[in-house]
Amino acid sequence: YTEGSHQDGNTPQVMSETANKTPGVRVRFAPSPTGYLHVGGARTALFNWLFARRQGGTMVLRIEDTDAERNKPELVKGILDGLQWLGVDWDEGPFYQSQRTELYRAAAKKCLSNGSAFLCYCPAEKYAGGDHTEPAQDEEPKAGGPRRVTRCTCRDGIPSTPGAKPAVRFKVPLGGTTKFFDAVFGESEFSNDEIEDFVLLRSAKGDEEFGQSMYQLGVVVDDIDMRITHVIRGADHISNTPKQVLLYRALGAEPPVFAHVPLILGADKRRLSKRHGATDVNMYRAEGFLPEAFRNFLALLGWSPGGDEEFLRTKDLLQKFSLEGVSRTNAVFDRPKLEWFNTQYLQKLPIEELLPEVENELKRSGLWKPEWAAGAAPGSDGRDHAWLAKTVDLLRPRIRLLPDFSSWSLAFFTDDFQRDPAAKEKFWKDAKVPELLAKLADALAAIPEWNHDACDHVSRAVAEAGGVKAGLLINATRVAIVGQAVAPPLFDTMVVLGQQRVVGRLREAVAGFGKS
RNA sequence: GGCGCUAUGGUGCAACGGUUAGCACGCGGCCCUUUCAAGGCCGAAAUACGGGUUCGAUUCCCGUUAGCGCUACCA
Repeated sequence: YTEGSHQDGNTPQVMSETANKTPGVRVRFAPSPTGYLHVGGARTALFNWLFARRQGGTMVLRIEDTDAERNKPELVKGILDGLQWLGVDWDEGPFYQSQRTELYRAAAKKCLSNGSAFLCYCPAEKYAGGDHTEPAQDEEPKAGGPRRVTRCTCRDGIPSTPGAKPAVRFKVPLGGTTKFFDAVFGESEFSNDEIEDFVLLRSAKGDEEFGQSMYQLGVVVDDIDMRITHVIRGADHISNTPKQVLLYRALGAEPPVFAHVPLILGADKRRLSKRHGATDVNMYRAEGFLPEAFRNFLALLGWSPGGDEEFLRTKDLLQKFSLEGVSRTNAVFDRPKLEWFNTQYLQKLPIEELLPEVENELKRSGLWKPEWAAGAAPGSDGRDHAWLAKTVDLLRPRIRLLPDFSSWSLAFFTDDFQRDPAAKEKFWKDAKVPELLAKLADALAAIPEWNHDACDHVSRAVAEAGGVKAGLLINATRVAIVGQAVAPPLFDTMVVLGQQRVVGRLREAVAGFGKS
């Protein structure tokens, strides 16, 4: 078979018999490019991925783009990017349903020939929308009670609108039930009389015999062709499942195990939508969330390992994930908790894992300097090979999102920063401050060995000599050297900034006192 | 409307017949302290309602209510 979109549209993508050597679990994620990758889809993708990787199975990616009207091919890239950011990879695909049309038509014809489907000439409106609790006008009510769904005469071989282009509909059995097993919800049974004769193939628009496949057909044909063993998808598909089971039977295939996962809702308990703020996974990336934190948060929406642990790194998720832990109740997307997870990862990640993320952020904002990669302090002799690590380590308990490294921490990465007027107002209002800072600058300049304790002793000595509390000088100094009232502990900050810069910034601040 | 699913603090989850109903986010307070975080401690806060079954129900069954889903020639 061929992967990707780089093939001619005439050859359907068909799985070859030898495509996959891994027996066992095969799952798939099948987004539709009618929008971006939303958090619900991302969560479904994550569960599939976790399940596949946990079981040593295969993950297939399939793009369900059978609706030419709504489909926006340019959105596929964003979806793929989102998955990649999330760390969800796949072994086969992406396959595009729009390139597999012949496969669906062949399946529909098979249903037609074995009597499980029929040609329907009715106008779409007859079936669409509204209330179907009454029997269709042109048919007799059944003896056992009113029909629940529309059943037209076409299904009995009597075209309702002769001459119209027909669609292919599935001929749902009259009476009886359809059962299936769901790994999350258990056994389910639906009455066939509640299932409408759903469309398999749209009617032709041009001079072809039939139009494009509909969702139900495409899903089943592909899941059979791709030998999917576990269908893990949103609970909004529960009601579609009996239709699909009927299709599996009609095509002579055994249905897979289904696992429907609860939906993700907004704070108002309504289905998550744009109104609720960001629902596009790529927006979280853009905001500066760490992918692993996002993944951890997402995994816990509708799933739990059973105990109380919550900080679960990807390796932990991989080790603990199981369908048994999936909940049956819809979950509200709680942004504050997501932010908490992010701060947890920012703090707990081994520094070497965080550094690349910070580097990307600093490059994005244009603050990055190549010499930091080696760990050298700016303007130093290069002996301090852990400068960036030390700085990031100092900063990280106070960071909420990656871009904070560029904005809130600006003074740590460049000399081009402004001193916050409000901070000056707050900590420089004591008249002794200029003189104290000047003395401190001189005292610091004289330190032979620049380290935390030396800075501490010198600063406290200057405060004492000046007759003020150490805190007053410390706070004033903080504003002088990093420009803001809020920053990491002063002496650690001094160490990281380096003697030359600290003294320079102090003198610069003193010089600027007269001016505004 | 019909059919289906669900129901533990505001939120995410535990407890899968017997617990003072647990953890986390958020919220309030205290401690720490050099600003702000982080961290530690404490606190307020829940089994939707009504019937059963049982020695005993958050847990099992039924009903009610509520929410969500499906009910398209969308996926």
